[in-house]
Amino acid sequence: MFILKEMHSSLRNHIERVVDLSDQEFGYLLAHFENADFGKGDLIFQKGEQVVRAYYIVSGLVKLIYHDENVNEHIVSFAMEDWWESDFNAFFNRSTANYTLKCLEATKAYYISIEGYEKICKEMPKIQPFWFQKAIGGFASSQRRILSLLTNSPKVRYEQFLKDYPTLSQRVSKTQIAAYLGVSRETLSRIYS
Amino acid sequence: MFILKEMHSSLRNHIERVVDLSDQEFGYLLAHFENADFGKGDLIFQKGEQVVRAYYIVSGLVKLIYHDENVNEHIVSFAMEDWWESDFNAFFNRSTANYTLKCLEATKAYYISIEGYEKICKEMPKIQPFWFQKAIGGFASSQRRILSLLTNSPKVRYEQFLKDYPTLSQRVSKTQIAAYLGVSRETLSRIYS
DNA sequence: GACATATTGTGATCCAAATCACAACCCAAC
DNA sequence: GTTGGGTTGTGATTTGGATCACAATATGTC
Repeated sequence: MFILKEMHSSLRNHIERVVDLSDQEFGYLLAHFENADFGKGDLIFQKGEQVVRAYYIVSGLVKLIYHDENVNEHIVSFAMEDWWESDFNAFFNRSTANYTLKCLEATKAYYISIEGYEKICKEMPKIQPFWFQKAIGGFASSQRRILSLLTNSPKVRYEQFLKDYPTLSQRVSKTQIAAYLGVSRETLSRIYS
Repeated sequence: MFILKEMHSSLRNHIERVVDLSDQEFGYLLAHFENADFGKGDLIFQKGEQVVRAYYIVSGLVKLIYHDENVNEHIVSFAMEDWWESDFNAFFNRSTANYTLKCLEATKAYYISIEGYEKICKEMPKIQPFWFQKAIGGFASSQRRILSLLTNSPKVRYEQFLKDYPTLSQRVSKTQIAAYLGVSRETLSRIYS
């Protein structure tokens, strides 16, 4: 089990990869976070709900999913240790979720409210580049995924996935990976057998 | 033709959709931009080059493209009036381009250097939410495009494209639209005939 | 105007991936 | 243990879209 001190240092290291923080500064930031515990299968938020929190995953694994009109499930993204997750568009624009966030494993996370986010940005502007970096990183990796969908065969996409996310690929079922790659479960199975 | 005054008000209106500016503040910002003129077919930058500028399109139309190993061209994005374009990942991380930026029409643009960007962020922090909004918007629309690729048939993707970008779809060739949607030119043609 | 170059439509063929269908698991819960 | 849900492999069949091929228009451009 994770003790609070370990959770703190996880978040602190994460932020300090972009901006340096004094103990005092980190303490100030931390005061704006709360932590939450979810069980496997829990829904953190659902499509249509107001998205008021952004989550930093300390341990565990979640998926952000979209259901089309035929109720097929498509995976927008996975998030595990040291990743942020939310419906960021809804979060930053204070609107309702287009997606659903669901736990694939029991998950511990920090979260911040949109008010908390705005407060720390105002009171401690040096944090802003951190969020900006995250946004740019997310944008760039989405563009890479678009290109992968446009250019690569399912086989190549799968190999790239294994290479890019070696740990993740051990922890999620093939069915989930198929939903992420945009292939049917069956073709994915045939790719490597 | 565009006179400078019109170009100014275009950029100013664009920024003021996110943050309000006094005449003085806008003047300060403007001093960090330069403008450039490109002809149809010009390459603004190419894969492998250092990306030192981000462009705000005042008039015209450009495409950001990726060439796979078989030299097939895939379209990362289009950009026309009132849009920003660059290889943003390369720009903000001061690295080299993964993509090539090419003009589909004669294009007038403002551009800012990465140094200019960092200077105005430091000297005028109130501009930061503007960039952040752009980044979030780009991220969200990439996620939507990923989902469209995962869930929709070429026909639906095309209809969505016409609906989302009515002006753009009049100005780009079907071949280009096909490369953006990830379908062959021929199937796209058959979709609506 | 005339020549060269892109852009589109359309037919014919082929193939990769979806879909349907079922059996063999692996575990987690009672 | 056993019951039941989720996960995988694999076969048979179908199909949507790619690919190849060529003709008909545009669109320049000298």
